[in-house]
Amino acid sequence: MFVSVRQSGDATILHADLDSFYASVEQLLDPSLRGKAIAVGGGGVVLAASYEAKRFGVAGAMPIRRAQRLCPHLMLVTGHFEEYPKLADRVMAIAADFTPAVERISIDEAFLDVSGAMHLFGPPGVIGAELRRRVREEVGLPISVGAARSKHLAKVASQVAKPDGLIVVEPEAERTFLDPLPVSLMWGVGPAVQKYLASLGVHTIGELARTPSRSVESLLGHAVGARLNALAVNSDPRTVGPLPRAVSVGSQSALGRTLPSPELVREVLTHLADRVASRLRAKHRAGRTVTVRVRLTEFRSVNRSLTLPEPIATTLTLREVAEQLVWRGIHDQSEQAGEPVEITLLAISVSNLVHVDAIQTELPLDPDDPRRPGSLTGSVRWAVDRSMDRVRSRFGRDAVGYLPARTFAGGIPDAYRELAEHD
DNA sequence: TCTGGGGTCCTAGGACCC
DNA sequence: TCTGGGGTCCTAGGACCC
Repeated sequence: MFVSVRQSGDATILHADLDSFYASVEQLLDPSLRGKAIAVGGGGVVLAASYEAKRFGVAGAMPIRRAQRLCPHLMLVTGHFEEYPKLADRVMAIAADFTPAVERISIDEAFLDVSGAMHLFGPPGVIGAELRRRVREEVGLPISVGAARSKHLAKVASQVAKPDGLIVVEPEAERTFLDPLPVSLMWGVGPAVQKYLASLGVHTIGELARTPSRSVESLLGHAVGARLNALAVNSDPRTVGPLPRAVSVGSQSALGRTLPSPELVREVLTHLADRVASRLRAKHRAGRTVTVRVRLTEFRSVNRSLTLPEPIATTLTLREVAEQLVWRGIHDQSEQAGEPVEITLLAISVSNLVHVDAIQTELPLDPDDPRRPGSLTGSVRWAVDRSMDRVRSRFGRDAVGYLPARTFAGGIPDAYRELAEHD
């Protein structure tokens, strides 16, 4: 009789990660940018920087002004955002040539389980090298690969391998590999956790492994503590498979600093609700929980959410619920501050998602009390939205829309963007 | 010279039910 | 009458990831 025992002793999990993806694509498309310090900008921040720019300290999510101070000869380029998914898809197709067990976790990175592919292609190190060679030759992009026994460790290895490298962590070498690395390389360790660990004198993964997990858990909570411990003792997940379906759909828009007027809030929310609701309908989904976020100055923010009795996916209903929630948040904050507050961003997100059939109509809601089913507006609105979706699929997104919706350029209303720039 | 847009997950308190 | 414990849902805030 055969007993199937999962081979967990080998470094058969690969993490493949395209290097500075957006920036590398720009250098691929425009050869004059190769070897230069470039950054792809968007909304005032750096979305991706080439390694030539990273050497000067330029990093993702950094305000462009600051990046330019660090690297005065930085070349700022506008992204070719239509090209990114196409090129990334070609890379993922190459990965799928090696194994069907590919778990794509973002546009530019994926896990591969190659345990079933070794009899065809050789050991993980050979597969990783061949994957890198093919991506470089067939697509023209640099990609780094890490291989190890677990997903987390493979991801750490690919980060260490960057730029344009390959690292295989054999099981017997795991501790030697991990111990000297900074804790910030671990998945889930951001600035806050890093700061807390530093206060305990913990800077490396080795030091973390020797720290009693109780003391870490008591301040960071069970989940973070357990996650850190899992890597320290090498017991984190090994299963590579498809990602679960999305649990929320949202959209946000930065506004610059502004005192919220009813007109502004309505216009922005109409635009956001339209984006969110049409994406929900395109996915044949609807959601019961509406969450709004109002960002204030100094990056503080307020969230307000409401769970409805039935899922919604119509633009106007979503906007009405969001509008009430946004004003609740703003009023709460103003009351607390004792004066009107300025806001810098509005966001809408819908969660608690369910699948809906294309023909199913939304439960009508009473606009005065969204928790209570009321008039016939719901089904009428659903029908209007479906027609709008059809018109847009034929004539384009701008062919038809709700008013009053603020016109956006690059995600930021022009007037407010100019205002922000003068600051 | 304050910072985009899309997400996931966790925690904690309160309400409510059994 | 008083009391305890467990589970689930909702809401708000926060950390983190790409």
